[in-house]
Amino acid sequence: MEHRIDRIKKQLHAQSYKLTPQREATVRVLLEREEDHLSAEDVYLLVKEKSPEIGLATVYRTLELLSELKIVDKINFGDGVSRYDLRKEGAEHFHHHLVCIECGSVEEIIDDLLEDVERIVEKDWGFRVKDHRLTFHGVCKQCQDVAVKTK
Amino acid sequence: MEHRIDRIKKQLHAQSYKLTPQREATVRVLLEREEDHLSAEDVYLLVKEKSPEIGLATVYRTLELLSELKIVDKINFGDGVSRYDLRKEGAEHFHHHLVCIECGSVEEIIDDLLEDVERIVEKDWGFRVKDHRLTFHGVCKQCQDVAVKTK
DNA sequence: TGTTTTATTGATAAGAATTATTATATTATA
DNA sequence: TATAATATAATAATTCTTATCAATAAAACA
Repeated sequence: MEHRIDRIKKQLHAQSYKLTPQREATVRVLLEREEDHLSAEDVYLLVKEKSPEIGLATVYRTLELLSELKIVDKINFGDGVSRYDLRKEGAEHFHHHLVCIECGSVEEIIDDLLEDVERIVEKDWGFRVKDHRLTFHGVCKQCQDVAVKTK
Repeated sequence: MEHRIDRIKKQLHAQSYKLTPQREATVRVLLEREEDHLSAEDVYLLVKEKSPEIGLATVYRTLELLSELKIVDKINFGDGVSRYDLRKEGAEHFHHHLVCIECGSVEEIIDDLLEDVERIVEKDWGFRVKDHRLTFHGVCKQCQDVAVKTK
């Protein structure tokens, strides 16, 4: 944890931003809840538990900043709010998501499954790929099992 | 054009919705600007040119309805507005996008490049894929050419 | 056909998410 | 330490979208 905070601190410094206490508190929440996909409001409420004096606008600003520096990815699952997701350490690409249309759960896939596809895009469309985002919508294993049982 | 309107009319009727003049006007705009990725506001302004009496709420309602019936896909490129994109005729899946980070242009890829990837997801994660959305971020051909010239 | 029900619409209010503003506080720098 | 630059909290303002509601149009039915 401390190691990753340090890394992020350096990334900020490299662009002459400071890791203020508020920013650190925000990053800590993101690290602690790495598996989740928190909205700005979610992050705000969690940060507030430990740093009650923080303001919502600061959280928004911090998330925006982290997003610009590619420390977090801003994603949107179509529910009206942006969600913020830490990049895996050293990950060059965004990771993928499996969104269950039954229960709404979101699983992550870290594997880069798109190397072949990217090659095709670069070759056939002349498009130089820098990043990608891939989301599958469908039914997760749990919901499939439930469906079988209740038959 | 008329053929596609007819098809959409049938899809609406199948769910006992009517193709009202307002809905038809909205669909016509979507068909005319099929290559674009219009926001609700964009659609509203374009529909208004030919049917000045239409209300913004009706356009939102129509787009929502078309979205539910999978006639259009509601997409989000992270600029704060939802955009609406007609599905290609008979397309089972969402098509993909190439978003240029230099000029902001959005190209479409109709090919289903993900068959292999979907097989892996179904097999390794037990996730039954119903749909997917894939967006590549990078530099389009035009911007690459410009970059070379201005060197 | 006339009447009743239902669906749809337009105008606008309400809501939610996000951004802008402003005064204050903190930090860095001369 | 004084001064300038950054960052912050509180909150106002904005933007996008949805809900409400009265009016209208269409459909169903007697």
